[in-house]
Amino acid sequence: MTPEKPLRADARRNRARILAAAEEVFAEHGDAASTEEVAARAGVAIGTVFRHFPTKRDLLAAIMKDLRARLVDRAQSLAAEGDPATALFDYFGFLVESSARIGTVVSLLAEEGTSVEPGEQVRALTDRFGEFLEAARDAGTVRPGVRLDEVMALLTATVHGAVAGAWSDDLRHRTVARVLDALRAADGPGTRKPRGTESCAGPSELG
Amino acid sequence: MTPEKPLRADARRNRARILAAAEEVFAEHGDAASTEEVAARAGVAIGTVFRHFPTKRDLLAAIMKDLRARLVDRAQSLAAEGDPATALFDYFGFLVESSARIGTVVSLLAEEGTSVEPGEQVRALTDRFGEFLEAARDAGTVRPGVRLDEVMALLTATVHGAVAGAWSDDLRHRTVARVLDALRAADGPGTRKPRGTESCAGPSELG
DNA sequence: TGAAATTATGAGCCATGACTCATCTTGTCA
DNA sequence: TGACAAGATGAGTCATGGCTCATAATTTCA
Repeated sequence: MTPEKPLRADARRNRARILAAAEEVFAEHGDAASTEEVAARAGVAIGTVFRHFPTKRDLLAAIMKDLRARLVDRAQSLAAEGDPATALFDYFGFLVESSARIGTVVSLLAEEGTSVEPGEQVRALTDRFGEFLEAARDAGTVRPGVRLDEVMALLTATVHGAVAGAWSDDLRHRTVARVLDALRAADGPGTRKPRGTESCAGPSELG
Repeated sequence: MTPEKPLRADARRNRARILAAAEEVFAEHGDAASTEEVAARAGVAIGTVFRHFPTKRDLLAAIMKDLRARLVDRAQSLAAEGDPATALFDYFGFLVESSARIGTVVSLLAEEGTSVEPGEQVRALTDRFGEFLEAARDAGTVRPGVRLDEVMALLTATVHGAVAGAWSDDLRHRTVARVLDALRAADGPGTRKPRGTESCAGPSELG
């Protein structure tokens, strides 16, 4: 799978610079970013960019792969260390926050027809959510009847909304809280009463 | 405000054709659509398009104005004829459905920095939602504490999600239902029990 | 019906941006 | 250290797409 001969020192350095620059530039301008600007910001000639990534699509694919790897990593550590009852909600929130920081690129994260095919990494991400969802079901922290595709759809929506709309931090937090309320059991995490009390409609006052 | 001399017959006809074609083409390709394709689909030369709309931006602005006018109209009729207690939810659903049908254009509906400034029409839309929200509060159908900016944020998110993700009709309906659950009071519209029963966490099974 | 004005046409102009290639530079390794 | 291969460079090619303008076609109205 990786029988690639080691790169020369400068090549390795340049490749890293290009990836870093590309992540910035694509975050700012999305798909519309120009390869030339990536080269400029990396302090490299255009030809160098194309030597490492034969196509703009390839470059995009590379940074998306990195990005997704980082997101999946976080899921791992949440699965290992976090509270299974709240992992679903924690991870959801984490992804939205990351997206807001990363910007326009995310609009390509889950897309199908466009530039980059999601492939196995997105499947991995979905699988993780599946596990978190099951754990949350066991803990009774999600509403009964919530399906995985709904969770993913809500995630897609929130992420896109956060990127497209220019929400303040505060509004973003409140919106995520609302969305999670839609998933959360009435006495789940975020509301105080232990169980079976009358207050099942109160606002969850986060943010 | 409208002291414009009447257009020649063919000019009026062409203008209409161009608008119709543009709506189609932009719905398919979004901002990336080319003026040439619009012209072709309208059965008109490129020059004609540019005579009517000096800039691609202008063309986009024109169809967005039409679009928004239609959406606001619907709000009017809901305000006039619909049930004030559910108008908020009905209108929310209507907008998402329209967007899904209209496609990529909507990604520009609420955007600020980009191509078209929203202007007063978006304000009108927000105002409508404000009224619906108040009515729903009076009727006790929304959770206490729900703010207008949250409603608009959830709307933006859902619309963008519906356009970006390739959701099935079914998934879209379920997702909208979930989002509305986040806004709905526990015994609001969509759940059956009249009031004060123990079942405040059941899925609202729409779709 | 026959000017005169309005509108339509579409071959180009120009800017942008993805991508190539002949040439020069630099890392590597004996 | 010297020679060779891997890599870097950037001017140039090509395609696309917004937009113009000289010319031709229509509409209008007296």
